[in-house]
Amino acid sequence: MPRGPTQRRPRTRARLLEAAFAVFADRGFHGTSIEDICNHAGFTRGAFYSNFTTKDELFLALFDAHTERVLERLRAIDPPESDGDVFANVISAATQPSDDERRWYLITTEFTLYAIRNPDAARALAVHENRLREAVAKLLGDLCTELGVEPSTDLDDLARLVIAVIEGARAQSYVQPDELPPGRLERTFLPPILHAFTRSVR
Amino acid sequence: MPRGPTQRRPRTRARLLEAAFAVFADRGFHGTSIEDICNHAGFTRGAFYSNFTTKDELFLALFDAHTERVLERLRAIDPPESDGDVFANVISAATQPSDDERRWYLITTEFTLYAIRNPDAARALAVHENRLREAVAKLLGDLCTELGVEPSTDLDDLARLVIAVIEGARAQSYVQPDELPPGRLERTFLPPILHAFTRSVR
DNA sequence: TGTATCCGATACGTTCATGTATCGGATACA
DNA sequence: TGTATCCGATACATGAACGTATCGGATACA
Repeated sequence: MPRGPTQRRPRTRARLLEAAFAVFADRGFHGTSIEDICNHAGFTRGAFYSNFTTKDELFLALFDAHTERVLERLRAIDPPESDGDVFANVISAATQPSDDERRWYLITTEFTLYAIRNPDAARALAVHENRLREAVAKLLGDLCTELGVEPSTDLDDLARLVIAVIEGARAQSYVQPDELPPGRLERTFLPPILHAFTRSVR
Repeated sequence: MPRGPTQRRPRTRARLLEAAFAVFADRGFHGTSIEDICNHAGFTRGAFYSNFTTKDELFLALFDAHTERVLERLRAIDPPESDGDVFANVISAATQPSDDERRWYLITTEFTLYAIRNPDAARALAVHENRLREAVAKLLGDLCTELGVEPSTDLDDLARLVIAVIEGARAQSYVQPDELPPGRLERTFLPPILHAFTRSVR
């Protein structure tokens, strides 16, 4: 009579994922061995092979969990009815630097490289990216409505631009944090850019 | 009586660098073994250890050579006195997609990740990035002069923005080449952005 | 052409990561 | 509480990559 998974199983799985997050961020995907992950989680490799078949699979699972959380957070942002520049406020909130962000930047960028080289991974990543971009586009649309303006360009493209600026700026900030504090470029340029690509509804 | 390096030495060094470029682009830095590089170059590992002490050193040398070439190419661009949108023309020329660009994107992005984790590499990368940005800023300045306008914001920051957009757009293009052909986002947005951040000299 | 030097090839030994097979304590359920 | 199942720990075998020490053909120069 089969008995199914026990309660500790999902917990060790979660601990392995947490550990993988930390170690991948520290040493990179190829730079970390399965044993590194297990050590950091307080397990031996037996635990890993009991829960995953390959390091790639774990990486995928980790990335999946992350994008879900990012999406939730993004969709939770309400267009504020506050005073001041609504674009600037949201951009400012979305680019608050944090150590967690930094680590995720390292991991997702590595995943991007991995995907560019691997068609299967590219398809998976594309799905996530599209959902993310859709959420950004929706948010931008809502902000426009709030401001009483309309985008003068394709909203999807505008979302692509915003994402490109944020990612590109991060790369520069993380290499030269002193010369370009994380978030500065985005906060300087994104609000005026967004204003430049919208016009008031007549 | 010491006799100094022979003529073949620089050639094998060059062949090793070429091979490293190809193989790094294919499998990534950590993903390629020293032997992979040597095989691809038609040598054994003996040749490698005779010319470099570590894979990192070779990586550095490769990256150095690349940025020198990029700088040359960038500085060779003259502000054209042609008709039409000067910004658009230069952006269009600078974002011509090529397989070589793609490979370099993979390698420099990986180097960026490496640098974010490694202070020494970060300093080295910062030097290259600064020189590159300086060249971009100078080019932008020249284009402004040609157009009879002046930047309404710090030229260095504007160069950072341009670089961020280009890099960020590439990431998206290489993951989804069908949905976002390489160069499209840059050509759509960079010219109007540059116009938005300049004003005619009165 | 002779010969000292250079430099890539070869042949080790070592370390590290991997995957599997098996063990034994923990866990769920009667 | 007894016991069948689960699951992480342990032990082992294998292969890959590394670094070094040494060899011998190529190369430069008299």
